[in-house]
Amino acid sequence: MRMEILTKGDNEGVQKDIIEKLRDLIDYKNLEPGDKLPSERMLSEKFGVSRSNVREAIQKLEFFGILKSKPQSGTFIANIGQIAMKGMLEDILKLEDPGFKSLVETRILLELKTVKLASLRRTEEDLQKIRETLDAYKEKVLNGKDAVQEDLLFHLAIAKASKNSTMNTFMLIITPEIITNFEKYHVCDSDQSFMGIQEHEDIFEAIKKQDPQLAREKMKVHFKTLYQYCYNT
Amino acid sequence: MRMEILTKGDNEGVQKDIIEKLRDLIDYKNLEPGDKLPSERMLSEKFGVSRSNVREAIQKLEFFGILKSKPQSGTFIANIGQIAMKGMLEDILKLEDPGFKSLVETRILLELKTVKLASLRRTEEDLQKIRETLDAYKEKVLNGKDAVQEDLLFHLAIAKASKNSTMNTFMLIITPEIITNFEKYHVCDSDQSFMGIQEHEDIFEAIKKQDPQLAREKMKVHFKTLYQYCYNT
DNA sequence: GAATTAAAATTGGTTAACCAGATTGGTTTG
DNA sequence: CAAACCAATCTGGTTAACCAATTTTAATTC
Repeated sequence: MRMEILTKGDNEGVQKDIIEKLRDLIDYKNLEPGDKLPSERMLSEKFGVSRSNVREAIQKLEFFGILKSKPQSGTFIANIGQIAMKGMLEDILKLEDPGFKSLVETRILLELKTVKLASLRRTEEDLQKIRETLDAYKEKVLNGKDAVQEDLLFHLAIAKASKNSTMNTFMLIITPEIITNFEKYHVCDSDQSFMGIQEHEDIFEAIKKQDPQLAREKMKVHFKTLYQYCYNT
Repeated sequence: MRMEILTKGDNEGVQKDIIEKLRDLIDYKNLEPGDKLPSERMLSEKFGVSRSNVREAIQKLEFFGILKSKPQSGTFIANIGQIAMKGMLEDILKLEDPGFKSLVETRILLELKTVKLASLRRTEEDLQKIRETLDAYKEKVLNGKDAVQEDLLFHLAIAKASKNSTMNTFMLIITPEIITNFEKYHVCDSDQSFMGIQEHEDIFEAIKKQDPQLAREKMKVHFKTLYQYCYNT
């Protein structure tokens, strides 16, 4: 499931229907956090869908922290408060698919932070890993080859060095969609990559020097070039 | 599944084992993006696990955009390039559970951005929704009640008004864990909430005036109070 | 009548059989 | 020889039966 599963689900709306019915049930029965939901069997019968579909919907709500399944016991509403739970349910149902702009905006935000954190927190091992991805990138570019993947691995290595697991996870979630869109819109073709080498080197040097402000500046420059290439063609 | 599923999986490591085996298989068979994976049945037999476990592992990798299942056809490696795919697989296997610090850091980063975007992009309807959550928050606080949930719904309403679906999704993902940790560490108990009212009002006014810089400043003030309360007790 | 224990029912998880649509290979047909 | 066709096969998805752990209920004991 790509990111779309957060909105569409596997079956193009079936999950959404089930979540809506679950919300109605919670409202109708006035279920509160900590309460037990009816069993999967009862829900599948009540909603007229398969038990697997019910399970998938429950898993999705578990992912968002609203439900919690206990083996051989039942599915419970998480202890996040009734109002928060209901508000979040509504928000989840209204989630839209992220467009390219949304992804790029978020990526830039995340990376301007991860590069600062990486400057402060990177170990020597992190630094070496980043260096390796940078060398792989350089080799590809100097041989005139496409290096979009190596580019992104460099950025992911920085995210990992930031020591912030949440941001690292989020970067991993959006990266494949970024790649897909880059290839779709032919961003990052060969010629601008030569500039990219120096930009990457600058970022690496700033992280090595443990200068967060400089690192952020260099990352900003890097994204500016990307942006220009992206929107001026 | 809470956020931990991104690292642990449902069965505390079974999924991780399967993903490692999938990685080895991809290496061994030298599978490239676009190639078809062996069928779920074959994989479950080859790995000595149930087909459901294989399906869950595949779903997880679909979520991260590395695989793509086509009904009645097969599971394929996404077109994100072989190097990116392999690098991401390694990163996913190494993901750690996010601690409280990681969550708060990410939340602040996201919200300082969403509040700026909301200032620029909010419709009248968005504004009204934000107002409603603020009023609900005020009422609770003025009655001396706990208002953590209403607080967070206010922030989620801003995220929604930012019109950035990715950031909105990420906010929804981290919110339940934030709530859980807040209650765990007794952050945000009643007395500081009175300050919170004015801070929320200030943020609301900035969004209403469509002044992104002011909105960001007021949000920063809001988080500073939170931080102080959080770490000085 | 209260505490203890055992058995019956209920639960999420697992397994295996089944389904409809897609794929494939060989055959037929022009 | 190529294109069209069809049936056998393979696919992810679905369904239903099954499992072991848990929870509830009822019986037993003091």
